[in-house]
Amino acid sequence: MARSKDVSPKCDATAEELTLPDVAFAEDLAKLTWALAHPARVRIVRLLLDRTSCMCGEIVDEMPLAQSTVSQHLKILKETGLVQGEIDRPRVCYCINHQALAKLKKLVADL
Amino acid sequence: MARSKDVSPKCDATAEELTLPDVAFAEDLAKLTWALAHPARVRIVRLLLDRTSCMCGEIVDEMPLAQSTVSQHLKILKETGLVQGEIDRPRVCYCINHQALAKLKKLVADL
DNA sequence: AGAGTCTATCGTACATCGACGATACATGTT
DNA sequence: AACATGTATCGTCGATGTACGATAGACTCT
Repeated sequence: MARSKDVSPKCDATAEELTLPDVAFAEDLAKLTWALAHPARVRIVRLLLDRTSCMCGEIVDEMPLAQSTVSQHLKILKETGLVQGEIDRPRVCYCINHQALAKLKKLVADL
Repeated sequence: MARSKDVSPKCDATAEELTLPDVAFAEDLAKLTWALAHPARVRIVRLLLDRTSCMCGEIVDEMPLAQSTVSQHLKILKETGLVQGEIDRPRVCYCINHQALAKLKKLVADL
């Protein structure tokens, strides 16, 4: 307890970003770790890290999953902010959001 | 792809520990991150880190959850190896498995 | 022995995940 | 205009997660 809860008198806003309360920290970290809480999503992230960018179709080719399933996993990864999709119709070029990944790494490291 | 898959001719055993294939890496990381993929479990882990050890009852007191629910989360954390429970009947003293936590941190950092 | 304390497990109910095929949508090509 | 391509979404199904109350098990203490 009391890892920071006592130092934040709720002054204005942005306090949360400075001294993250336990609850907010937990929700943030849980959301990001949940994005990686499936082997398929971990593999997708690594794929994107290796290639720096990747078409959706290439990801599907590398995975033993249906296209719709991969698309669902990509949607989850997008919602958590870990990946971004540049639309280049009809293709979509996915890439890692390094900022979000860094945040995840920091949150885990700060455990 | 091919982050290590090509260098492991399946010589004997223990090869997995040296050059983790993508699939195994993904499953390992997914399992560990899944343990943290719920705010309640993140809070439990932080609680244990702050106190170095903790009775189950104390955890329940800190959380807005029923005792049985907390027990379930603790079971998950035990199954993934992140926490250990020393039985001191009828109480149980939970503590962090720092080795498992270090492994999680390394896997995330190596992303 | 009997009562009290602490934790785990059971049973249940609801929500969500994860997988798929089918289909819709947007764009480029013939 | 018709077609082909690449992706997202829908609908569905089974499996699993999350929550709770109730109950069982294992000690301690009186």
